[in-house]
Amino acid sequence: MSIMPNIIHWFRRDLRLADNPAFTAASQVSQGAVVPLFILDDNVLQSSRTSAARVVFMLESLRALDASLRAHGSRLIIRHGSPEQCIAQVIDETDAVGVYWNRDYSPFARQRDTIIEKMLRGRGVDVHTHKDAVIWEIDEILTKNNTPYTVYTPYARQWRARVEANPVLLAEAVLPGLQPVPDTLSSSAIPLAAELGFATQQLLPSGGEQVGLEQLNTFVHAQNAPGIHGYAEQRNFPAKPGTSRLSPYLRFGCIAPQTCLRAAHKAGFQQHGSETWVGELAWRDFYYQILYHFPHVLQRSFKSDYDKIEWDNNEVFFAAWCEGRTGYPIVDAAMRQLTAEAWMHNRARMIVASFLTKDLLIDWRWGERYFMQQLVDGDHASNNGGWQWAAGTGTDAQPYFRIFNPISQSEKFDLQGDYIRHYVPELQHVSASYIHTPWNMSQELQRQVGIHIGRDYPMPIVDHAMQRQRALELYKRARAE
DNA sequence: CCTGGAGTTGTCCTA
DNA sequence: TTAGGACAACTCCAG
Repeated sequence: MSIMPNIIHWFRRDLRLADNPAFTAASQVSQGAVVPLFILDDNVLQSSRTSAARVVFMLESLRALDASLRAHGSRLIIRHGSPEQCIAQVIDETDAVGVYWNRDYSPFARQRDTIIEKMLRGRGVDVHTHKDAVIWEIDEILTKNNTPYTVYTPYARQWRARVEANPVLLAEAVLPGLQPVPDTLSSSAIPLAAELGFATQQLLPSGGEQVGLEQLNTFVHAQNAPGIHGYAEQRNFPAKPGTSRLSPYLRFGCIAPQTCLRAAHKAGFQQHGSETWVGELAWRDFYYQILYHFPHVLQRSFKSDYDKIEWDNNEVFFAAWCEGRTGYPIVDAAMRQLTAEAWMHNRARMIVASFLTKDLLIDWRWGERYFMQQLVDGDHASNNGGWQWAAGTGTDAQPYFRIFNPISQSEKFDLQGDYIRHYVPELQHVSASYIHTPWNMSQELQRQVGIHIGRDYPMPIVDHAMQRQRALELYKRARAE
């Protein structure tokens, strides 16, 4: 037992040292050691919405975090079990007088944290929580009537105004030195994903703070890629490296949104690309506050009218969508990218979400769940927001008649078909003129390019024009009821 | 309380 | 070939 009072920092979705408000505060306040604690929670690991990719990425990020802590003379303490019991044990073992963490806004996390906070206060242990995962928190951006915004544009105006009025936000946090945790304190080894029952062959990004920061740096100072300055123009083309690819790092807090904002500020907020990219940070915050204030969105439509849509929910079609065999090349390319990389380009996410809901007439919640089970960056708030937007059931709903045409989208955003050919090798030799609609090739042409549509690659499983009409009717009926 | 402008990322038909 | 209007009406939000 140490003599000086120890403090626990509970790492959750903030797997980094830099710009970590709760960890920095704990380090500054503590007169003893800061005990860096991470808990492997079976409730999370065994959820039906967990993806193997996220587990792999998270474990890698934990290894990186442990290495960084060791470089500072400390180490990461890992426990496996219920957070409540694990924290209580570590307090017993360290005589800790306080616990620090960064806030998490999902319903599950809030419930968990409330219970733990009560338990700690009951034991006379101080609890300090900090804002970290967002730029502006739940109650910081409200309308004139003190109600949460439910439309993005006015929200974003307010969000930006506050960023410009509060340059302090952009100051870099300085991490003080760390005292070693007591030698006697035990820690589980960071397991391999396989030991937790997760396996994947996917090509995943490397986890960790250092990789995340390097990637941010590359994006902001891009030489051979569009980077932040080309973001506005390039981000919609899935074959191009036009996006930052930072989503998994933000998801696990390997980098902080504050760090991103500072980088964008250095690149110049007035720059079009930078401005557009910062808007994506505002979208993150927007959907976190939507989920916080309207937690029912995880179960139902934001707009209750649309709970009445009578979906087809055809399971054969759903399987074809998941596996990338719908016969629409852009949809199949995107779904196969998801399978191969546990990640999908944002434009492609919109296209496949529109296709699932408006062409296959399948409940958006099926797609939402599948995305969570696959994505390396899967986040309840953003994923739900994106799906409800695409389905037209959510905040800022697009007009219900605005239905993506998978062929037009393909021609517009993958004109040469490079994205399609990369993920759908059957179509390798199909020219740009037929890559979006390979079923239009004559038998003769199919022979020439070595493919038989209907055998080597499916015919379209639905007719877009027909399904579009049906979707319009279904939505109209739900509204009328 | 009323008023008016506006609403992430589209598509299709017609002239 | 291309440009423009229709596609609905509703709710949100600020003044």
